[in-house]
Parts: sequence; C-alpha cells; structure tokens
Amino acid sequence: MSSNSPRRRDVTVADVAKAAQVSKAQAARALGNYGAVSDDVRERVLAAAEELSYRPNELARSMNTGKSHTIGVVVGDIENPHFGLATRGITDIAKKAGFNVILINTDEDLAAEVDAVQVLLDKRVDGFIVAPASSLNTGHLQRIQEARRPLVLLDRAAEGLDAQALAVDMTDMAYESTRYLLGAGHRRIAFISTIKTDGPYVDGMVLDSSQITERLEGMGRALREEGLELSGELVRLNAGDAASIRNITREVLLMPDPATAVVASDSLIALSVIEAIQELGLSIPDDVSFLMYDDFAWTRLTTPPLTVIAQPVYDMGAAAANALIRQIEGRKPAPAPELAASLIKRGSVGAPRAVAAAVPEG
Amino acid sequence: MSSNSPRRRDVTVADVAKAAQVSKAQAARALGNYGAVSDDVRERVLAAAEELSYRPNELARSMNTGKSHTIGVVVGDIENPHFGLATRGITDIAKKAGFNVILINTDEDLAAEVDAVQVLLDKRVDGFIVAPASSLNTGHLQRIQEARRPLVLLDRAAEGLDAQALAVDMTDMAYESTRYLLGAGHRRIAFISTIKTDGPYVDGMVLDSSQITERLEGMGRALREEGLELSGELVRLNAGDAASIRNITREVLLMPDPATAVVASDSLIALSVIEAIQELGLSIPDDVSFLMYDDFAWTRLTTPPLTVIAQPVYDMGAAAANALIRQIEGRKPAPAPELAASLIKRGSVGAPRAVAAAVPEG
DNA sequence: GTGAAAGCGCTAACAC
DNA sequence: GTGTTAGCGCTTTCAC
Repeated sequence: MSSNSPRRRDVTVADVAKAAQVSKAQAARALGNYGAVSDDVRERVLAAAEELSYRPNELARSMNTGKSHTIGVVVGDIENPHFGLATRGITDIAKKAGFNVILINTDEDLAAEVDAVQVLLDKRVDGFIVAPASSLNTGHLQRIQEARRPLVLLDRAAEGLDAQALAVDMTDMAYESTRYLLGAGHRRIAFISTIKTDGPYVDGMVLDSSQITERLEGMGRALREEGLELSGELVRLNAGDAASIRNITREVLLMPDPATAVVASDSLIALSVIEAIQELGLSIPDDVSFLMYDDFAWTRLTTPPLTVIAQPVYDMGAAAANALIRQIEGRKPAPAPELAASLIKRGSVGAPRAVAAAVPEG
Repeated sequence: MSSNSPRRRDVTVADVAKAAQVSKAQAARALGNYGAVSDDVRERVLAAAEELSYRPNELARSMNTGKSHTIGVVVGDIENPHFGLATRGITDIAKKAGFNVILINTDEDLAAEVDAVQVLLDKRVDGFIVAPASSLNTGHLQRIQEARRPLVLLDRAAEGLDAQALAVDMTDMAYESTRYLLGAGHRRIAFISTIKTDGPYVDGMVLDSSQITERLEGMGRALREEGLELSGELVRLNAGDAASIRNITREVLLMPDPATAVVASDSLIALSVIEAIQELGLSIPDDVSFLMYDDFAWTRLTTPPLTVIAQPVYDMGAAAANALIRQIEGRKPAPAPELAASLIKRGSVGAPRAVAAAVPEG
C-alpha cells in the first residue's frame, strides 16, 4: 500500500535508506547509480524509493557535484521570431543532452544583460549562451570566463573575449545582395536598423553590433566598387519603435534624391517599413524595391512576395547549444559549422523607376 | 588591492567572515541582509565581500530556504509566435518580481510534458506555468499540486485540477465570428486545426484541447441557429505539417460542395492554408473567404489584409505570471483579468461566389 | 560492498 | 548584536 497521506517534508535518501534497511550511503549510491552496490541492495533501495515515491532533490545534488545541468540563455527579445527560432534550436539540443534552459530576456538593454549574467552566475549554471547586446562592452562576459564557466556567443560576435561565436557571417552576403541591387540599377539604397547609436551614421563609424558592422561592410564594399558610398542620409540607425521606423521610411523615400531601394535589417523593421511604403501609396517593386534580412513564411504571402536574405537561424541556435555542451563536458570543440546566408530572389526587387526601361532585372 | 589570482574554489561567507573578522553568522546576516547586524559589522563585511568579490551561491541559499526564485514554464512550441509572445509576457513580469524562468518546450507531446514537469519538480522550482498539451490527461499536473507547488495554466484549461487557467475564452468570439461568416452568406465553413485526434471529427466528439472545444462550441451554436451543423467533412483536425495542411485545404476547396470560407486555427496553419489557396489559383475573398485566429503584424501586409480574431496573448502570459507569483508569495489571488478576443475585420472575408450579388457584406 | 562521517555554502535556531 | 551549533539533502572520502 502506498502511503498517500500528504506529508510536509519531502522524502529523502535517509528515508529510503531506513525503509530499505541499508546505510544512507548505500541508498544514495543505488539511487544516483554511482559507486559499488550489490544487486540485492540496489533492488531493495529502488523498491523502497518507488514505494515512498522518492524523488531526488536536484538542488542538493547540484550543490555537491557543482553541476546543475542547466544552461543560461540570454537574448535580446524572445518575441522576435529570429530569437524564437534560435531558442527552439537551443532547447531542442539541450533537452536531447539532458540540459535545461534558463531563459532571460534583456530587451537589448546592456544593463539588463549584465544583470542577467550575474543572476545566472549566482545560480551556478553550467554554461552560457548569450546574444550580446553590445559587441564592445563585454566586461560582464569576461567575468563569465574568469569564473571558468563555458560561454558561447549567439548571433553576434564580441570583442575582448576568447569565445566561440555562432553567427552567420554576413559580410559576403551583404556584399552580394548589394551588388544585386546595384545590378538592378539602384544607386540610392537605404538601410534601416534598430541598432542604437549616439548620433547619425557617418562612414567608418564604430558600431556596437558585429552583425550591423558586417552588413554595412559588405554593403559599403559593393557601393564603393561603383563609386558610391555609405552615408548617414541613407544608412538609418536607431529605428526603435514602429513610429520611428515609419518616419525614417518616409524620410528616405520623400527626400529630394530619394532612395529607390530599401533594405530592412530584420523582420520586425520590415513590417513597419512595408506598411509605411503602402501608406505612401507606393508600390513594390515598381516605385521602390525592398529587401529584408531573415526569411519567414509570411514573406512569401505578400504581394509581391519578398526578396530576402535567409539565415539558418534554427541551426545557429542548435550549433550554439552543441558547442556549449561540448565545452561543458570537456570534449574537444567541434569544427565550426557552416552557417551560410543566402539571397532568395522573389518579387520585391525591380529596376528603379528612372532606369526601368534601360536595365533588365538581374 | 584586489586579489586577481585565479583560484579554484569560489569565495564563501566563511572567507568573507574571516576577512572581516566576524563570525560566519554575522557575515551571512550582513550579506543576506536579514537578522540583526550592527552598522560597523555590516560595513566591514560588505567591504570584505567587495574586496574578495564574493558572490552568494544561490543554490546553497535555495537549499535551506526552500525557495529557488525560479518558475518553470512548459509550452508546446516556443517557435510559434503565439507562445513567443506569451513567454515574453511571462518573463517580463517574472523579472520584475525577481523570478527567473526555466523554459521547456514539449512540441505538444504529452510524454515530453510529463517529463518536463518531473524535471522541474526535481529542480524544486517555486511554481509552474504550463500550457497543457492535453486538457484531459492531467495526472502529471495533479502531481504538481500534490507536491504543494503553485500551478497556473496558460492558454488552455485542463480537467481534474483546481488550478487557475489564464486563457482567452473563445466560445463567444467563435460564435460571433461564425455569425459574421454566415451573415456574409457562407453556408460551407471549414475549420482547420493541428489538434491530434484518433479519427476524423464527428459532432459532439470529446476533444483533448479546451481551446478547440470552445471554438467548435461557439461555431456549432451559430451554425445550428441557421439549421446547419458541424461535420467531419469541414471540421478538419490533425493538420500536422505544411504538407498535410495543404492537402486538407485542397480537399475542402475542391470537394463537390466545397467550402466557401475557411477558418485557420492559428497563424502557422494560416500560412500553409493561404499558400494552398494561392496555389489553386483562387483569390481571397472573391473565390474563398478566409479567417484566422491570432493577429500578427504580417496579417496586415497580405493582399488583401486578413480578417482575424485577435487575442491578448502578451497579456495572457503576463497575467499567468502575475497569478502564479501571487500564489507563490501566498497573497490572495487577484481577480481574473479580462482576456477578451476581438474580431478584426479586414479584407479577407467577402460573400461567397454563388450569392455574391444577393448578400451585402457585413 | 558497505557504512560512518565529513563536507558542499548557506540559513536558522539557540544561547549569551 | 553576536557567535556557536545544527541542519538542508545530497555526494564523497575513508576505513573496514
């Protein structure tokens, strides 16, 4: 008969040991299956455990093993499908390896990230996966390493750190896609990103995000090959909320020498940019061409379907989890996986109005 | 001078106590600020802690307080924006209250959910928020309550449990929206959902999901008022992956007496349904009307913009976290918040072809 | 194989 | 206010 009388205290190894008439040590060994235990003892202990519906206290276990089987994941915004998908990649791999995930959202706020790292450090997680809000300000990440805890970067790189970064290298793809736009005849290409800076963009400016740095680098290279360059007029950062994205879109599209193509740095920005374009009564791609980073299912449903730069986001998350877990388990680091972006040409890029007749689409 | 020599062992209260020349107890009191400590002692302890860069071991702390300041969140699919947004609501509130979140993804698999609950129970989380994969099979959830741990349900209700469920009551909205469709002249309305069942739908069938049950209840009521009824022909469950959703869509649209309107049970289904419709060369809403649950930004960007049933998903997550935390802290439960859905009429519902001329759009 | 006893780092009585 | 002494529930020496 199982004792279903609701008790206050949890049943512990001591209880099981008593019931099985063995020492606490033997019970613990059988339960945690380590050390040497005779079949007879193991059976009795397991039976007693079952009978008492014993459950190990993982907290206590973690305390003396030093392993919590938990990894800390720190991202900017779980609501953003980009991170939602990456997180899915992480949790899938983690679960398979027997690790749990503590997820902290920082809203891309550095102070919140510093805090998150501290909390996780105090909680003694076995390792960290963080998508750093800043690629420059990394003291808190260094502290992770000083505490000798494995750390892997997600989605962006960071300086002053000897940590593996699982991110898609965007420089080449940014270059390619800009060439594609140039090839279609565009000379005025706007780039809109949420990244926060102190002032408007100026060429060569040092940015806080490796992702944006790479994109502008590739874009700049392609531009310069055509005798053009990046300017604060068309490279528009600090596009925070929907309203500011809308304003920026209007500005670049209504200025004297307006942009004929606009590139949205992520799917959230894209949504507001497209709305603003529609609101202006402009049509894609006849009046303005559009290109965005990240490929989500809905981009195929718009009219026209959108041309996008696809990134293997799920794989990136999975790779990060894999890399981290290898590190935690002290295995040799795996070779960095291919995390390549690709340009998916659908219908949102065309020739600019002025040269529409002259230049055939790529 | 701070000792930067990298040591193996973490610095503990004992170390701080020694450095501050006080007892371990006093150091602990000052550090954890509880009990009575003189200003002098407090200062010395804090200074020593700073000097040694002491950090509390939350694991140890949790062990004797019994509180981990961590809540377990179990959802079906974090990659689904619906849960992504709800999770954001949860983490925002949790963080504000000083709680961390361990997130487990079950892929809507009951066995995985049972497992997740056990793991979280063993980890001694302070409370649970779970979006139950099954509204019927709830033994594992009962075990949470037997262990005297707070539990709050998210997004769907569950039987055999005395737990607060933070979910949008869809019955009325399902009724209203069906009436809207009926009012537009539709008599053949398809409903497509991923929910798994043993066989095809038959009227009055007991379903495993309270959400779908409510929706069909509201829909059925409206239908019956017009002398119609729910049938397995048009209520299509088990729409698992993109391919099966596509097939189902084709079936209901190509059958002898085809559906003139289709309702998608969530945004993921919606994407595949719309693609299938486009693939058939049909136009929305001229050839077929479309309605979906959940309002995401992209639904405004399609041509035409989609008519949707919006749910306050973020608020639902936030409310769940709030309710749980109140329970954890032993405060009296807050009054259940309003979590109302609303029908947002955009352009995807029109009159069916046959009666297009006769019935004006609602 | 087994058991007694000593930790892990902290909080919580309990005396003084 | 302060220090001493027990724990929390487990793992881990270390003898036997």
